[in-house]
Amino acid sequence: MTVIRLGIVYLTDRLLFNAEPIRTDEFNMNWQDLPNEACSVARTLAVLGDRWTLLIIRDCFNGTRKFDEFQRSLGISRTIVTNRLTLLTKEGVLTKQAYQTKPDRYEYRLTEKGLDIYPILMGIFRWGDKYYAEKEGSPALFKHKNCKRDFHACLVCSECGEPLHPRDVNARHGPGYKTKPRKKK
Amino acid sequence: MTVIRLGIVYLTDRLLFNAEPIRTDEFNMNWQDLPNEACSVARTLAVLGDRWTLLIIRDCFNGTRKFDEFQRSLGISRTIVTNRLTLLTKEGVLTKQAYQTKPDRYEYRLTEKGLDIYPILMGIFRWGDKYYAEKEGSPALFKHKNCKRDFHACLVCSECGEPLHPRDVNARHGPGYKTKPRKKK
DNA sequence: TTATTAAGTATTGTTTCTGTACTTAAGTCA
DNA sequence: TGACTTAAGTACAGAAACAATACTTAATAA
Repeated sequence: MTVIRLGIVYLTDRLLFNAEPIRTDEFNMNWQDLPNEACSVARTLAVLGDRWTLLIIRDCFNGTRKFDEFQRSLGISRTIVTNRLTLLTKEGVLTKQAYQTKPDRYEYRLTEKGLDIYPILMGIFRWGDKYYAEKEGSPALFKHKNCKRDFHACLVCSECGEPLHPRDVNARHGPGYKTKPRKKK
Repeated sequence: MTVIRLGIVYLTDRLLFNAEPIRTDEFNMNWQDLPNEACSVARTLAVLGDRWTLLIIRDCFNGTRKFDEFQRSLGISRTIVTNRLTLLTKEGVLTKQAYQTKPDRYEYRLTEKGLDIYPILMGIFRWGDKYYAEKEGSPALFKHKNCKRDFHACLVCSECGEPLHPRDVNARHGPGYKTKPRKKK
């Protein structure tokens, strides 16, 4: 059974704390191989695509910074909070900074890379709002400081500014495209 | 130990096939309580927020329709493919339609609700592209049929059309806001 | 002296995910 | 006729991740 160490990233739990080579000699894939996929969606989901990470990031945008605040806000296991904050820090989405000493206490803040997750989060909010809101209406409203109006997120073409519909888009391979490093049986 | 049946949804694996009341008498939360959160992000992630669902939906946008195509494309366990397709069909994101009989064969297609996931997916693609692309460039390029140019996804204010930055947004509770149904210890 | 706060670590049990094999029903090849 | 292939799953054992609870450490407050 050959064992090959793949590309870049060791991501969470098992791999986060005990980085081991990934076996590549079987056909099936598990999600820890995702960063090796030649797809930006797959690579992003390798970092953000679990049940809690995006909720932690949502809390960050709401001003949450401390370990216990995250744990209380989400009500999840402290182990998961530790793992996710560690991973997001490693990935450069959050920074961990001491805000006091004796005893040392740390806070977690979004980096620029973290702030760039905003469109994803607003897209998720918009979809949930449209399909899962209470009949009373949205649980949250957003006002744009610039135009002083309530808005919702809107996806447009960066070139012509028109709203984007999936039917109006042609996708093709780009320069970074590689055929999938598919494992042989 | 009191047991209370909560709100709406039974989502995956255990709850998908064997819907049981959710215990609400403990402090900690697990992700199956997410649909009861008064947050559109949490509710969306209860459906889409696992390691594989958004990749299945990505494949749908690429034209994948059949069970075996999903399984081969992602290289994941057939069990997961079954569970995710079943869940997405239940949630109205996909439809399951027979494309032949004797023997019966089905295909899965995006509904309108499914097509509305496009902004989320493009947001995810954009972020991965910015931070995890090969040095050669993006693995995929998108052309807007309307303006005939390569573009990337851009998030703007629905009211004034300006690009949105997190610092320019004020959030507040909306009419559907409820205090969290926090469990008591 | 005891309790509290913050930021974790440790441990155990439950749930989910992974890998492999099997099933069913029809069509195709030799 | 029998073996092989395709499509769409199901079954089940073992591995990984998650959940619940308790514990640790260092300082302050009552």
